[in-house]
Amino acid sequence: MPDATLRDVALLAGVSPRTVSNVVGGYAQVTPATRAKVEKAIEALDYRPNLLARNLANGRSGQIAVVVPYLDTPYFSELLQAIIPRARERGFNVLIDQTDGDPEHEAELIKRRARGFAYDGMIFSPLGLSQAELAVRDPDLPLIVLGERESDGHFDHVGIDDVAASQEAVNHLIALGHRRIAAIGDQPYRTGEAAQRRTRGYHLAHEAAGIAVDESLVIPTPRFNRADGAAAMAALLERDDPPTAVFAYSDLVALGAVRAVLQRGLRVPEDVAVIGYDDIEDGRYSTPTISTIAPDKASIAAEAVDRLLARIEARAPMPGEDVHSTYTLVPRESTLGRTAD
Amino acid sequence: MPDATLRDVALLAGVSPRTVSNVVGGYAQVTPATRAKVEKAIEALDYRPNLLARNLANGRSGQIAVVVPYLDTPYFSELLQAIIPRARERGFNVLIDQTDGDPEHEAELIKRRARGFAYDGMIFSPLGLSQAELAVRDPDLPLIVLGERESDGHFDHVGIDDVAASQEAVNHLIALGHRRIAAIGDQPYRTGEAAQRRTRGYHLAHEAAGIAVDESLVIPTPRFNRADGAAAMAALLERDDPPTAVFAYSDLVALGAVRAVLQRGLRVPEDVAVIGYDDIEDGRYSTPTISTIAPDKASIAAEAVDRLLARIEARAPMPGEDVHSTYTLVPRESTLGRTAD
DNA sequence: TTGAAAGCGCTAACAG
DNA sequence: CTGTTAGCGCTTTCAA
Repeated sequence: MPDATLRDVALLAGVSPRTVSNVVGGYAQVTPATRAKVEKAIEALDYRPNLLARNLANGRSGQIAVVVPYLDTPYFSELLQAIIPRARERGFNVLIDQTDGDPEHEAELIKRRARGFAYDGMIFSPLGLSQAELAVRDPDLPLIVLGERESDGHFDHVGIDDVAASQEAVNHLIALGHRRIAAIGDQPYRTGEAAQRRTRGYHLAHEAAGIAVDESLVIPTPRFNRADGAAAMAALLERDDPPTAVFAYSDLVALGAVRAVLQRGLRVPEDVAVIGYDDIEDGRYSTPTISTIAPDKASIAAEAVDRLLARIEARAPMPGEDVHSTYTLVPRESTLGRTAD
Repeated sequence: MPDATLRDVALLAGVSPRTVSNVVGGYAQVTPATRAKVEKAIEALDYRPNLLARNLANGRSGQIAVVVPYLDTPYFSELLQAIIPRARERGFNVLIDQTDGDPEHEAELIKRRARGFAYDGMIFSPLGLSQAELAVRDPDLPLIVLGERESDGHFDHVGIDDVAASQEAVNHLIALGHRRIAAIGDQPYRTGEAAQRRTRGYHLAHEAAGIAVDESLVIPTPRFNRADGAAAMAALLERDDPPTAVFAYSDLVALGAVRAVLQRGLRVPEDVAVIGYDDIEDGRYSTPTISTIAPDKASIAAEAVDRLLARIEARAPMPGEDVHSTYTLVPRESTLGRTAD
């Protein structure tokens, strides 16, 4: 037999559909007596509300989309791990999509509600998309942007202060006595600004310490992964004047760089010190453990979800804000060396 | 102004809603002339179909749910990375949920369509749920189960032959001359069977080689992560008769174990050889790289999605099958030692 | 507090 | 090939 509907329940309980709806949705006060009748009927018919119908009537899907460049990048999967329960607590399901950092795919997702109204709002972590391209988005789509770009006033932006954090990372290396410090992960030709902000912090730290930057130590990479980190590090070690320390733009890059150093028979941090970015779990268990900048992922997730739901509730455009999340510098073995543990 | 509806388009184009529906959904043949008229109207009104309404009329959501224990476990995020594009190619969005391996949460998800009809089917990777508990599931929910359990005839199961793969892993260690081989990751009290099957393979390999198993070398762990692997390995190294090799039930466990060995100043594989399971990216870039059992994730993802969609299309119960995916043994440095690379 | 009834926007059976 | 029309199952305005 087909699933029971709200109407069936009403018939059996001898009340109107309206009343059943009230009981199920908690939309209004119901006498305990009628409530009991209705609940008995629901039980008897094994009634389960049809979300599709409810959504249509409400004009809401009860879902939010979260779009990241790569799902299997630990930083993003750890962030998702925090976002999902937060959204569910508030009664929203999470749709996930990955773009592979493809600007076209990214633009498509925010432009025209590519998937129709399957989601009520979006948390979006762009990679390839420039600020300008972001502007093409559907103005009716409640949007939270993650990462290091600034809000254009129409969406909220949540992220840590990347320039300051990068500067702090490089300061850490300088404080340890390093003067030839490489930066791995620059992306001068990418429209995305994440990498460029880290490079900025790198320069600021040098300036503040009165150290001249050797621009040839700023190494671009196509992505932020282990392979790129390893390749860049290998190239640096080929040089006559290799750096004594490296600021890697992600922990994955750092792990790759460490791998390249060790593979050459050199030591970390004695020969080359390495600091990363993101504080992913891998970096806490690798050998050596990776010093890093640790964004507060839990608060980023909470802030992003809460702000998005507020926008959805409002059902109207709201002015966008830039929210700076907190972060901490976590020194570990890859810069400090093997300590007592 | 509110969004244009299909009716608005029909009015403007001077045709019936039926015709517009045909054009948009490609449900029937339409004269090029009328099609052009309709498309012009769509353009003029910036019409976008409302998926909520379409879903209600169709009785389908166009979404599938994928449920995994942990999103930030590389094995699962790598699998999801493969599942999402496959589903999207076929016109389905993917809803993701994580259970933290909590049996109650897992049971809830498959039992009563906890989320209503937000998804048309589910790919489910259970951890805490026993075969018996799996039986409580909603019989109307098209279901694909991932992992090492067997189908009860009502759902498809997709996964590699865990016993055989484990046996092969241990054989690899035996072939290298090891006789005292530990197993890290047993979960004798867990209702899930994944761990137990690996232990079974471990025993079979010993039997086949005529080696007696020292049961005290089979170490249970609460989860399959780095911390557990490190703790178990540390305990093994405390013993008077430590093993010369370890079969870790996941690459994360292996990475943790390696970390514990190196931290004690010992070497991998010279003092302790380690083989893992899952072939996650981390294991390809760690020092040393991790020998492992590599399930064919792409084919697991493809098989799971295709079978699920077939079940959804059928709109009726289908007999369940066990599908064995392929896997390969990948020897790396953690068992072979540093080779020329 | 509860009933009656009108949609939400789309699909599809049934003509024509 | 296209128009008419009746739902899909729920929410909600308006009355009672």
